[in-house]
Amino acid sequence: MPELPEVETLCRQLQRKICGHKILSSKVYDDKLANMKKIRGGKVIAVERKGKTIVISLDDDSSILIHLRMTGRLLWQDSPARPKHSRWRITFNDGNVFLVDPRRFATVKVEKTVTEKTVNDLLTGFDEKKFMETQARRKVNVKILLMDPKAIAGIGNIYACEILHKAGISPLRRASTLSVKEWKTVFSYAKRILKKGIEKRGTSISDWRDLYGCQGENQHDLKAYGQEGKSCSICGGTICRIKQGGRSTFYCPNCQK
DNA sequence: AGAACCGCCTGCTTGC
DNA sequence: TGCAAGCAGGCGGTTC
Repeated sequence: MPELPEVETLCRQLQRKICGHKILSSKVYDDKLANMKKIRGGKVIAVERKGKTIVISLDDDSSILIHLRMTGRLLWQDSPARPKHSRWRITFNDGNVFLVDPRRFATVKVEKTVTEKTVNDLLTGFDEKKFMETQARRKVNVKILLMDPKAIAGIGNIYACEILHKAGISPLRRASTLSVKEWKTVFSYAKRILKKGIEKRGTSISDWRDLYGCQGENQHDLKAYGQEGKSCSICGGTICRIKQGGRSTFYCPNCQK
């Protein structure tokens, strides 16, 4: 599923591919996205990421906001032929961008362009002081907090598991029990792991692909997520799987305290 | 107010 | 082999 590194990968590819190009048409295949029929030929002036949202800014002072949720993908095709599970298409002079999304969770909307960065994005504008004041004392499990987009934008299940594993912190700890030093460790590893995910062009668990249909490489480097029953790369213990908030958490009970 | 839970969806895996 | 049930989960909304 697309998380911060996957969305960043798409944004970089889109920036190169469609920036400066005019939208020629918009075709909606899924009635849930009917509001996108109204798109008219603006020119793309920037493609940026805010958390996990893809922001395509147009020269008419509006922005297209795309959130891929679980199974959404963006696919470039020279041909306008509709791929399986595609829900929406925008056409440029040299090709098309399709929103492909089997489970139809992805959302798209058009809004007036906003310039200020109000998103708590770890890599582009994280307010650590504010986080420590408003989030760090919460009683929810630390893993739930890492996945809360109002607390930190961009971290999903896979990277939350990886970050806590590397930091040696149990996902079951309540956020309020972490020391300042432990938070520093979490932030440090979080940035490092997310940057590595971007370098590897994302984690191709299930059906993630980049704009050109290529897999990422990060799935080969996962140390916790999906590693149930395997030995821990840090201590040799056994990675186990539990449920938190209805989702799978993978961690090593031996070295994550 | 904050924590926990629900609903949206459908392809894939599992079990009989 | 075929079918049904179970599972996957980001995040906004609702309930406790």
